Amino acid sequence: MASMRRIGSEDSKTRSALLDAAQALMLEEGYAAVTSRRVAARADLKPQLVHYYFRTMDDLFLALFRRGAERNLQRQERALASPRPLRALWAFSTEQAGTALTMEFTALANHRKAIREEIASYAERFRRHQAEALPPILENYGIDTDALPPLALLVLMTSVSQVLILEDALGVTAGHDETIAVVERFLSRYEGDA
Amino acid sequence: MASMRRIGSEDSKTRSALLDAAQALMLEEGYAAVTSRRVAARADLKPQLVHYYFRTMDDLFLALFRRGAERNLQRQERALASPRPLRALWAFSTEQAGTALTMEFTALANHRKAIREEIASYAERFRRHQAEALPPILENYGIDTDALPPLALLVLMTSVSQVLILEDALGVTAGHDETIAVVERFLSRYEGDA
DNA sequence: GTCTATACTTCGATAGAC
DNA sequence: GTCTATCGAAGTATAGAC
Repeated sequence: MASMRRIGSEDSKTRSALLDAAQALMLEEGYAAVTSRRVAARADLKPQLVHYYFRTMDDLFLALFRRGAERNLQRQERALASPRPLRALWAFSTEQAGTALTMEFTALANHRKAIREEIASYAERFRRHQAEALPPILENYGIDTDALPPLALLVLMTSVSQVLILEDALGVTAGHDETIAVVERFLSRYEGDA
Repeated sequence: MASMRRIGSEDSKTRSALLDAAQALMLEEGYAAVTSRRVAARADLKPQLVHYYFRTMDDLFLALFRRGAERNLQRQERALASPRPLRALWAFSTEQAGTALTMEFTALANHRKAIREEIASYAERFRRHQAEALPPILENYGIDTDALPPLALLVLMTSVSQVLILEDALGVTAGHDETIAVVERFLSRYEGDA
């Protein structure tokens, strides 16, 4: 027995504006700032519209996450297929906005079950995707995949980029230059200078 | 002119109970669940006591953060002074509870300025501390600190441990075993098997 | 198909009695 | 050191008018 409540269409311009507002708020002030009232105010709309288009706040978060996830998967595919895939992956994962949003969703997932499941399934899909494309690339570079398995390299790269971005946002930068230099040296060894 | 409002003493048992309750809530449901009413309910006390002891919620968060930070600094000092400092650091940074709390505070910092400043200054202190203790250790092991500067090693280790813990909490584990194996091999090389 | 009016809950914080 | 009483602001969500 589904609810009789009506819901706004997916291609509504108002709906997109609400998602844009929610994303901006999340980046600037964290997920807790994403409330129906504040999202609406940011988009110059009435708070009730949020519930018309998304019913609950969880639905809004899910819609926002999916919109970004789709784009990320496509961009990653392009990165892996590019002439210098390791550099492309590194550039992609050190982008401020995307990673900051991901971190915010991860924090949110800690206490919203519906969101946690969605993020987990996306993350597995994301990594499996990488895991399939990377082995031939590393072998082609002559990297010893026993000493450094493709998945380990991925976890290392994404870990470092995420923490660097996170700390940057806080204003903590000690050790960053040294770490980036180590990564750069590794990348240059196989794919030439930046 | 400071307010005339009274404030509870720092060594009060009630005050500690409130901090314990706040910490538990933060770990279980995220910082957004840490409200004066819920903290009090969890500690079986009246909500107004929160304001008596901490005045504002920001003050409560700061007190909670400082309590943990002090303990962390002391534990890190012991780890660095132990016979196998790298292993001790790794064990320390892969502990679930501490890292989860840190993540939650980092997310919180996004929209509470007072907290962001406190966390940033603590993080810098924490890393400077490590930066002073580590160089002689690495040189003693014969590690080439040009190829791998001490601070870079620290950023690498803490990045990996944080992301592993974070993903574990989400239920994402692809690549974790491979990554841990790489770290273990590195640690074993200089400080023997676990 | 789109928005308004409105109900109800929870929040942080204070004043003042005990 | 703790409790009663209470404010105003902000939160989610639904019913129904246009």
